[in-house]
Order: sequence, then structure tokens, then C-alpha cells
Amino acid sequence: MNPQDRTYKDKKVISIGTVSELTGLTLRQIRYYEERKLISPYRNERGTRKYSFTDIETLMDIADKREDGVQTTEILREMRLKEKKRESEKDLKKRMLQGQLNAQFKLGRGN
Amino acid sequence: MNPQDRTYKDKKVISIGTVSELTGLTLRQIRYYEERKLISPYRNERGTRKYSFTDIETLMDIADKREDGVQTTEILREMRLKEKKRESEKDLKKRMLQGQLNAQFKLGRGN
DNA sequence: CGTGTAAGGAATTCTGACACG
DNA sequence: CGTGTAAGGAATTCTGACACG
Repeated sequence: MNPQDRTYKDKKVISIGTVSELTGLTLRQIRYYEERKLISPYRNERGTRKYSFTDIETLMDIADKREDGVQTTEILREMRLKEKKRESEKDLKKRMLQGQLNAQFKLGRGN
Repeated sequence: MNPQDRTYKDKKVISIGTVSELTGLTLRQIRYYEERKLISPYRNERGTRKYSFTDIETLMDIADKREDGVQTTEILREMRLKEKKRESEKDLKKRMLQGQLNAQFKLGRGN
């Protein structure tokens, strides 16, 4: 995804009522999932919660899993696992790129 | 831009208070620019205005022009001109692509 | 023309709590 | 554990209008 677009996807500007409409979850449920650390909305000066499109996607994932009877603790575990996986993949890519660069450097020096 | 991302950029989900914070415009100004047809927010069941990130970008353009003393009527004209330009460029691309395809077809038939 | 403001009403959001299971 | 609900207060949003220039 274009880095410019990420700023939109991650920008926390949507109020809880709209999130409720978009996800089909009740306000109570949305607030509860925050209490269980599954999401962390931004709070404006007044204390009103503001969500991003990413938060909404996360909530829809949560809704699916809850329907399957998965508990919030378990959902949190899964989310953290996926986070780690993404990080290690990113790390792998970085190391591969570094390897490429090193090889290039040696070749350049060899000639 | 990725078509998937457009759905976020154009999704009208942001309330006027947040738009005001993001653009620095007053509620009065934002509503007035709507009256002058410069933007058209979505209205939910209750009648509350909802804006997209695209609307916000448009509003920031408007703010710049207003600062330069450009009147809303003139801004509207400019916006419509740009819209037409985009459309004719799109049209040109479409016709060029069609030309490419026709050429390919003739070549294929020729062999 | 573009923007401010006071007015009155209706819907939103927040928190802490009790309830049920 | 996950969710519903009533409670009270504070801030939001809406419209139509008068004001100024």
C-alpha cells in the first residue's frame, strides 16, 4: 500500500456511533473490546473516542471470532502472534536486502 | 492509487467537528461551502453531516483560495474545470489503449 | 458575499454500576 | 466472561434568523 494512503487508513477520526453502524457491534461491545486491549482508539480533548479504518477492520475480525465462541483473551493472543509474524517477516526482508547490498559491495571491490 | 484504498479516502464517516479541527475552518464556514455546492457531505438517518478525507482535502484547497480572496463562485468554476480536465485525460487514455488493442488484433490476424 | 452569534431542541458520548449467567 | 440497561451530565449538531459590511 502507498505510504500516503496509510495516513488515511490509520487516522483516528471516526466516532463510536459510526463505528457501531459500520461494524454492527453495539457501543457496549466496542468499549468492552477496548477494555480488553483489543483496540485503542484515540481520545480527543473532550475524551471522545476516535477510531481509524484499521480499527474497524480489527473489530470486524473480532466480531467473527466472537461468533465462533473465541474469548477476548484468546483473540488478543492471536493478534499478538500475527503482529510478531509480520515483524519477523519484515526483519527477514531487511536482512535479505542487506545481504544483497553486501554482495554487491564485494563484487564492486573485486573488480 | 489502489482502488481498495479509494473506498477509505472517499468514505463519508467523519463528523463536522472533527473536520473543523482538521481543516481549521469553523462549522459555519464548512456549512456555508456546502450551501455554495463546493462539497456535499453524506447525511445519516438523523441528518448529521458525514465527510470523507477527500472532502477534507477539498476544504483545505478552498481555505487556501479564500485566503487569496477568491470567491466561492469562482472556486466552484475552477473545481468544475479541473473535473472536466480529468475526464478528458481519462478519455484520452482509454482511446489510446483501444488503439493499442486494435493494432494488436490486426497483427494477430495478419500472422 | 462570507461569517459570527444566540436560540432551542434532539441525539451523542462518557463513566460507573447493577444485572444475568 | 461478555453484554444489556438505566442514570446523569456534558458536549455536539441541526436549522432558521438577525447582524455586519
